Amino acid sequence: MNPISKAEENHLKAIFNLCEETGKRASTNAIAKIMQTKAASVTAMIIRLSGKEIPLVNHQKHKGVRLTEAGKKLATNLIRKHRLWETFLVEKLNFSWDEVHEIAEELEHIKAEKLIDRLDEFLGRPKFDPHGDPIPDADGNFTFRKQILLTDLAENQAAVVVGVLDDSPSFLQYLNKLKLVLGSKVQILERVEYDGSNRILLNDQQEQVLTNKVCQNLYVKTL
Amino acid sequence: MNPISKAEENHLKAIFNLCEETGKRASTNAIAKIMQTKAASVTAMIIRLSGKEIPLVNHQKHKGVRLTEAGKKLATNLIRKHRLWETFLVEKLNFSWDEVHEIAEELEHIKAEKLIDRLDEFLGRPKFDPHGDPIPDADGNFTFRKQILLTDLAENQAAVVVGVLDDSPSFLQYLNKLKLVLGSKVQILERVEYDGSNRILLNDQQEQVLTNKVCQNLYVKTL
DNA sequence: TACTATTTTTAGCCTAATCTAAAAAATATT
DNA sequence: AATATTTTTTAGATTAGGCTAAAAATAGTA
Ligand SMILES: [Mn+2]
Ligand SMILES: [Mn+2]
Ligand SMILES: [Mn+2]
Ligand SMILES: [Mn+2]
Repeated sequence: MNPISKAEENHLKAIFNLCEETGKRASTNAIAKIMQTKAASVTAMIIRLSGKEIPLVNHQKHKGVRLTEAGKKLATNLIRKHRLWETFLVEKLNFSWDEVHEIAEELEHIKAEKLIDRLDEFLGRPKFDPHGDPIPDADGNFTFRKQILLTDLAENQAAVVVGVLDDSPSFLQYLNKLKLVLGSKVQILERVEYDGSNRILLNDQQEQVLTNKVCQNLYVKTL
Repeated sequence: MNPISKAEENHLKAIFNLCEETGKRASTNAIAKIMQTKAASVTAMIIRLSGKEIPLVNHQKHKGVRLTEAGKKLATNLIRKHRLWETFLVEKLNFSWDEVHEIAEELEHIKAEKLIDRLDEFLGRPKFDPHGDPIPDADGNFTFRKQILLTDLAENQAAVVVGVLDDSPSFLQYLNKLKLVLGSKVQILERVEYDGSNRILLNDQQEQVLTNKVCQNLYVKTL
C-alpha cells in the first residue's frame, strides 16, 4: 500500500503512547478517546494497519493492539518530528510552550527525512523539547533522565523543574502565571496536612503555594 | 462547509497561476495537467469550489473557470506560505534552490496564521523567494520589479540575474553547474547567428556560452 | 454550412476514513 | 453459575477525492 497517511500516523502515535504508559496492549476505546473518534472507527483502522504488507500493529480480536517493530519505528520517528518542531517554534519563532502542540501536530506529518535532519542540526540536536520530553535521535533512541514528580520530592530538598506530565495549554498557562518554567529551582518548605497544598520556595527567593494537583504534574531533578 | 482542504487549495493555486499567465479563464484540461489528475476530477472539484457558501471560483459550463475575490485571497496566501517556507529552507536549513519546491508544496498547507507571521518575521520579511519570485505580504500585495528575460537584454548591457522563469530541479541544477545564481552579473558579448547561442561574460571574469533556451528562462535586471 | 475532432461534463465506481446501530464477546455482579 | 454490563466488532451508510467510459457541447476544417 501507499505512503502512510496522517490518520494512520496519528493512530500509531496514540497506540505507542498508550502502551508506553500502561505497559499493556491498547484498547479500542482508549484509542478512540485519544483520537476523538468512535471505537468502530478504531477497529477499522486497526484492521488496515495490521493488514499492510509489513504490518504496523499486532491485533488480537477483543484483546487489544500493540505496535510491531515497524510500527514502533514509525511512531518514534513521528514523536521525534513533533518534538523537534515544537522546539523550533519555541526557540526560533518565539512561541510560548502552551501554543506549540497543536501546530506541531500538523507539522509532524510532513514527509521529508532531510528536512528533519536539517532542522535537528539547525536546532543544535536538542535532547529535550519545550515540555521537557526527550527527543529521540534518528535511530529512535530516547535520552533518559533521573526525574521524579514534585509530589515525591523530599521536604527541603532542592530541585529543578525539568518537565511537565500534563502538557495541556490550561496547565501550561497556569504555570506561566506562577512564573514556573523549565529550569526553575524549587524546594518544598512544607506539605500542609489540612488541604494537601504545598508551600514551596521558588528560585531561592519567593514563597508560593502549589496544590497537590500541580505537584503531580511537574517533573523535577534533585540538585 | 469545513476548513479548506489540501486538494482544494492546490486547485485554487493552479487556477490562480493559469489565469495569471494567460489572462483568461482556466480550462479543465489545463488544470488537470497541473494537478496530475483527469479532467473529470477537475470538473467535480470546480463544482465543489463554486458551491461553497462563499464561492471560491466562478464557473461557466464549458467556458472555463476563474477565481472569485475570496478564491484569490486564499490562493495568494497559499503562495505567500509556499515562498516563505522555500526561503526558510534555503536561508536557514541550507537547502539548495532545486530541492525546496516539493517540501514547500506540503508545508504551505499548514493552517496557522501566527506561524506564518512569525516565520516571515524570523526571515526578515523577505520580498523574494529563492527563485526570485515575489512573496506577497499579509495583505496579498506582491512587490513588482522591472525585470526582463535574458533573451531581451541588449548586447553588452550589464545586468544581474534576479529570477528564473522555469523553476524545475533540472534547470536549477544545470544553473548550479554553470555557477549561475541569483545575483550573478551577466553581459551578453555576442548572439551567435549560427546556432542561436549566446556568448556571455559572467561576473566580469568568465566567458561562457548559454543556449537560447537557458536565456529564455532567466530574468535579469539591468544595472 | 456540415462534418469531424477536441474538450468538457455526466454517470457510475472505488478507496480512505469516518459515523450509527446492532450483534457478539468479554467482564463484572448477583 | 446465571445474568447484567461494558467493550469490541460487524454491518451498513456517508463524504471527499479520485478514476473510466460515454454523452454532450464547443471548436476546427473541408
Ligand atoms: Mn498529528
Ligand atoms: Mn512536547
Ligand atoms: Mn501543495
Ligand atoms: Mn519558488
